[in-house]
Amino acid sequence: MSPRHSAAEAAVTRATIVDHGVARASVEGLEGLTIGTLADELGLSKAGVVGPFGSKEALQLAVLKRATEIFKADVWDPAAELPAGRKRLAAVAENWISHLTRRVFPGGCFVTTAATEWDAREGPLHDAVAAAQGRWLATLRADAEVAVRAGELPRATDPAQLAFELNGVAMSLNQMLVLFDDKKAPARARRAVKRLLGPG
Amino acid sequence: MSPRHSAAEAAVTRATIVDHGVARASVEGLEGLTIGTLADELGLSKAGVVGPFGSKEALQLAVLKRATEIFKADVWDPAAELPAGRKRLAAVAENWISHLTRRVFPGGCFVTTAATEWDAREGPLHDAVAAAQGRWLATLRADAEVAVRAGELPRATDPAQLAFELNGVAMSLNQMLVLFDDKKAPARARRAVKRLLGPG
DNA sequence: CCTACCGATCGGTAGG
DNA sequence: CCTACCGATCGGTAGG
Repeated sequence: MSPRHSAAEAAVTRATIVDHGVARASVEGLEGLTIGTLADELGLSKAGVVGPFGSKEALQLAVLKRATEIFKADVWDPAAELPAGRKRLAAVAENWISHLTRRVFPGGCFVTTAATEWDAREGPLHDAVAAAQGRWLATLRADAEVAVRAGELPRATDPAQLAFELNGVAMSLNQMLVLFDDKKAPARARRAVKRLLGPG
Repeated sequence: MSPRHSAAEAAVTRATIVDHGVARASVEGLEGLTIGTLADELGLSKAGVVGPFGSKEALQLAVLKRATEIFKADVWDPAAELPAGRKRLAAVAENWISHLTRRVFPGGCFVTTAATEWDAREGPLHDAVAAAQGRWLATLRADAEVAVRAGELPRATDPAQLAFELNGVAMSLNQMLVLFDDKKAPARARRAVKRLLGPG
């Protein structure tokens, strides 16, 4: 704890640590975060970094949670006011492509990096990453269901299949951008989305 | 070096280390490999593990190379005799889906894990991973080009676009299998491939 | 391929 | 939120 400072100051310190952790972890992975490196870069002691969280794992969970909030604010929230259905799904897909193309996280899609890092392990990090990704896929599926029921997509469309394929387009785009810096990749992603959702 | 043993024995030791490293790195990542853990699990000393390679990085590069050989033998080689074109591309896609579904690497697609781990960093590992993934995408594109020229795919098909989308299907499949153990994912992947390549 | 060892860094804690 | 410290482990080496 930090008895020499107010709760508000402590919250700022905590947020600073988390934000810096998000940027680093998107590049180095959540396991690549180290308390000592964060402390050096932020001009804090190691005790000052780990104190507000209690453990490295709790810090990693806080970093993951913040990253999902940033993603939601950038990709979902601008489209949230639209009525559910095909048009909202298309708007979300475009926001998603834009999010990845702008490299909001320096290391690319945060949840993809975290999911690939933790998918085959057990523990709280695995569970938190799986929950975050599962919620996102369910969100996509829900709008796809509405779109199919409303006749905005072919009746034979399987909403889970559509979410599966949209996710694949985003993952491939992310890899082309981060691994190869491929400038043509956003156009390819848009073309793939158009094939899945139709024009407009 | 190991002056007390023959070159053949040394090669076996080296291969044992690499094979074990492949299995571990598919779960923990290439950076998650540690010389001490490998030594314990193989009943070797740390010097015995690192000696044949000279450094951890050289060991990581050897592990990555071995993983790409296993992938090629499992996914590409069984289809290599077929004439280039749409049918071979479909056979390779089916082998790829089978490869991921059988969990040949316990942590899922090795190159995807390595690419996500190293995509935003610099150095020999980044370069080796990018080269491996680039070769694979070029292989897919080459067969797509032949297929388009032969009229086996619509003339408007962009071969690079097709490789981009096939890659996305495989990445999404890999995530569904490893993160969620989703038994429906292989069928979804096959359906997506059929939409991209046509039936048969 | 082993023993014995090196300096550096890891996550974390006691006490203020 | 800091100093000072803990045992464990990191990659790697000398010498046999």
